[in-house]
Amino acid sequence: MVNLNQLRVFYEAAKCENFTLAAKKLFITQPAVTAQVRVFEDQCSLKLFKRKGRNICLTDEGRMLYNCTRKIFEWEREIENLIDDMRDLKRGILRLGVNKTYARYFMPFLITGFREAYPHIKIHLDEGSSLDMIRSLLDLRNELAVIAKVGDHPSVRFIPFSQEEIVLIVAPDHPLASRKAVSVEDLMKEPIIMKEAGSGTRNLVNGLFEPRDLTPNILMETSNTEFIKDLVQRGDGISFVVEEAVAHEVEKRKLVIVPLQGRRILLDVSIAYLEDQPLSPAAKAFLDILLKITPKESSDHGIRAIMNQCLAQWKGSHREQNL
Amino acid sequence: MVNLNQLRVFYEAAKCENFTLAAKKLFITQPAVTAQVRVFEDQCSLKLFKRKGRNICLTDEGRMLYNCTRKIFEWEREIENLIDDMRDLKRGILRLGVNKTYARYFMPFLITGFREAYPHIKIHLDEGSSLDMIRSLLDLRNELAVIAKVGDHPSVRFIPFSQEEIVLIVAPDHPLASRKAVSVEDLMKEPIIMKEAGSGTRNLVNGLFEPRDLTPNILMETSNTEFIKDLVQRGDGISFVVEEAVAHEVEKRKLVIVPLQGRRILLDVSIAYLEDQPLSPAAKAFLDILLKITPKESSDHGIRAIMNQCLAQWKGSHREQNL
DNA sequence: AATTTTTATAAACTTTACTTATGAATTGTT
DNA sequence: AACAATTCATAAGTAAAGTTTATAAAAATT
Repeated sequence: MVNLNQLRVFYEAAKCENFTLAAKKLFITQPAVTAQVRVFEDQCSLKLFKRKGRNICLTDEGRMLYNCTRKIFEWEREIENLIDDMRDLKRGILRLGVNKTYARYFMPFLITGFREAYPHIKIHLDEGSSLDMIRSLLDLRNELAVIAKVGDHPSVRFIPFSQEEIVLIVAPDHPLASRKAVSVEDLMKEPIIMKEAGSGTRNLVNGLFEPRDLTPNILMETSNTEFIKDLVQRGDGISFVVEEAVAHEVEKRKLVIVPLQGRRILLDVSIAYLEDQPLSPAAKAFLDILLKITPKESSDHGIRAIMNQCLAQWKGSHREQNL
Repeated sequence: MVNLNQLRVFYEAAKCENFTLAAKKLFITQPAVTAQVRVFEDQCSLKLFKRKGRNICLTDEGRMLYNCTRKIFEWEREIENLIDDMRDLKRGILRLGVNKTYARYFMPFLITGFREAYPHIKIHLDEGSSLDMIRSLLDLRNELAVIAKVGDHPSVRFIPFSQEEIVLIVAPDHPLASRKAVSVEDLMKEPIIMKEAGSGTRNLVNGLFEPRDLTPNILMETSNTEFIKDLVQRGDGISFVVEEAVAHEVEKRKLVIVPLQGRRILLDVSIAYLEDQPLSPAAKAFLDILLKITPKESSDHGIRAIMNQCLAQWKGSHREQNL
């Protein structure tokens, strides 16, 4: 095992072929160089320098060693660059877990801002149910998650981010489509297409039936919102989804939202991360961005409101950058 | 500037993903590993490890750094090998200066033994006059020289190696060819082909004329013994050369040696090296071989005797090696 | 010959790295 | 579920390594 401190002194001395100059470059005094080189030579049992008048020069052994040693310090430069880049967020990875609805409809928007600010950070976007994503945090597969808050967990910190409205959707020609409002009991005979267990939406919808000891007629369970929308459109059943996810279809009259009697279902979307685990620079940066755009007043703003609010801000900050 | 000691601890810890094991491999205690990693992380301003239960694992940053760091320690292995090889004479350079006659006629023989013992050492054989070779020692271009002793030099150590007889050669049909012996005065009318100034032979031949205030009739000066032999053979002149260099031609009666009246000219061949400059392992090894074959009694053995004496020894030592 | 430059040496000091002892958290075992 | 074993963390003291200051010696320059 080579003493790399001695090797560095040798390297610099060999490069300069002058101990005094090498000392200056290493920010130490000349006797320190002499001493380190001597100890190094002793440990190698090799003469590496020979005196030439009042100067020194490399022996054949010293020269061969120097040529090899240079590689080490070339790689040291690489390492220094890497460290600087990682610290300055010019290199790194952001491991983000999001539930599928968010991934599909809002993540592109949320990530745009991050990518603009830190274009060199690789983003690993992991999709799954809210429960899956919490598990991924605990397994250290992801550092941050943007998910529905499904029950507390001791070591996971949840920060409320937005509230999404869950709406009942039916086909335009469905008997319920024209109703001003429906009760939970009205839905018992309807075949329902459910989001998968573990998802925030499913949790809330379950909460609709359970208190009344009702068991909904579940036609199918899936995590794929696109698939749900298709089935409902074809009249195979009704479903509950995040409003924002069907905004387009509702506008085009392909799906109809039927209000629930007397209540709205709000999905609390939170930012989640491990309390005790320190965040990487990339995760910290992304969290900062999310916190900055989190609405201050706890009104029932959904992501659409946040998006609109941000679009102006983005433009502003974008200008600043170009100044 | 990265602290390479800390980097080594990080590297080993990252490789093991276990501080306790890394400590064992580094022959230090576990708290030392913890401490070094902590200091290193602080200096990078980066978290490199995350705790996972009672174990640790790398963060993304740590992993990126580890991948880069490995290169450094791969090169460290190279360096260790190089140092070992150089120490064990498996790699290295022998820089040897010899005068031309020696280079041409005896060096192949002297070097064979060395090459057998140290087949991986590169040999730089530098030819020139004895004076040139001494200069090459002082300039540190060569470490050892096998040359005629031409005057003392304060910092050069001369070790007598052999004595070569310098003989007067003439063409077989030359008037002097049949003489039992000739005096120096007999040579004054003959055109003489001289070895170049600075050579040991030239020095001795000069010493033949100078005490008597005679100026020889120099037809030509050259350092090339082959050329001298050709010219003498063709009857263009006479010359003085090392006996061994014309042994072949004399045997074939192409040249004739004419004894000098009352005296023999002996060229002291010495091994020379700088007194104060330490020798490289390769030079030391070669010197050892030369000293071993140097005749103990100061008789006038030439290189031929040494060669013959060695041939038996070589065979013996060669056997030993194969045992 | 005097001055400057450069490496070498020695002693004192400073910093760094390491050890010992112990604690806290977690996992596996009885 | 209690206990033992494993692993990292922390703190205080110690040892080793590296560095500085001061000075000498050798060689080159003026």
